[in-house]
Amino acid sequence: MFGVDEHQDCYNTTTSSIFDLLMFPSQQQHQQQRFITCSSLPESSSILSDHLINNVPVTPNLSSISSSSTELAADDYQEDHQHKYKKQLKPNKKKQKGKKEPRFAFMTKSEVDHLDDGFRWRKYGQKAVKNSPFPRSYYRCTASSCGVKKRVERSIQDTSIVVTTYEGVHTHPCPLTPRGWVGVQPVTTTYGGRVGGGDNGGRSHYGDYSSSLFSTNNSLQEKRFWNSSNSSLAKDDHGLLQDMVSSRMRSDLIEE
DNA sequence: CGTGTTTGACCAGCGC
DNA sequence: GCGCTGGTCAAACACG
Repeated sequence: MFGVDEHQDCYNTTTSSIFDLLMFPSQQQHQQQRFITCSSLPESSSILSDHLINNVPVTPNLSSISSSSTELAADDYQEDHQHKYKKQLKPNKKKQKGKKEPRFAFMTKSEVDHLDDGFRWRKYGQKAVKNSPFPRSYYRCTASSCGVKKRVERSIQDTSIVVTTYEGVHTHPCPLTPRGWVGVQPVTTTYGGRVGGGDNGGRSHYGDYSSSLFSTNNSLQEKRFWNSSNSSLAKDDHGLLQDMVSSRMRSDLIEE
């Protein structure tokens, strides 16, 4: 259990949807659909968790991994989000239980916590994770109309693995990668120790990182995994994903 | 000055 | 009901 096993929606290893969804929303309506489908699984199936951990090696180029996304649940989400984000202190800070945003997680072998995905993220919180020496950071997309969130935490089993969980979908094009970012940026991450205490229960916050637009990977060798109880992603699938990603990127370059 | 981070506090859900 | 925990807020702060 890498700490992300609770609420992620299901994804098929073969869908390749993650990258598609993240990278080419406008061109991937059908993929969006799939996404929606995933996210709209019956609430009753509370265990929607087949986590998405792809075994795709991440080259720096892949930093565009999550460019813009769909408009899908955005309506719902935005409404909900904007509601509480702006000054709704007392009443119901939390999201309605019934409303689940499309969510997926992936694990990345990386030294940096905050993997670049082409979007601008604003950190809005950080928490110590139970049974883990590493904090979990919370980010929101800085686009005003976009309520996408993501959580970043390190696996306690393999501290070289960063677990990133996206929640929601971007309702705007990627600000930095109109058609897919293929550049590389150096990392600015600093990994600090514990710097602060939290509130009750020993939950504490850490100052650990710098999130910025392109704080991606020094680690040339990031790896994405499928995490889930059956963490075995067929090799074919791995290859498929890799191919898919690389071909995507190629076509993207061409488009540029 | 605008943008993003830090961090203590608050709130709600959940399990016992 | 209570305590624990995850998620979020927002003021203060840092930085370019």
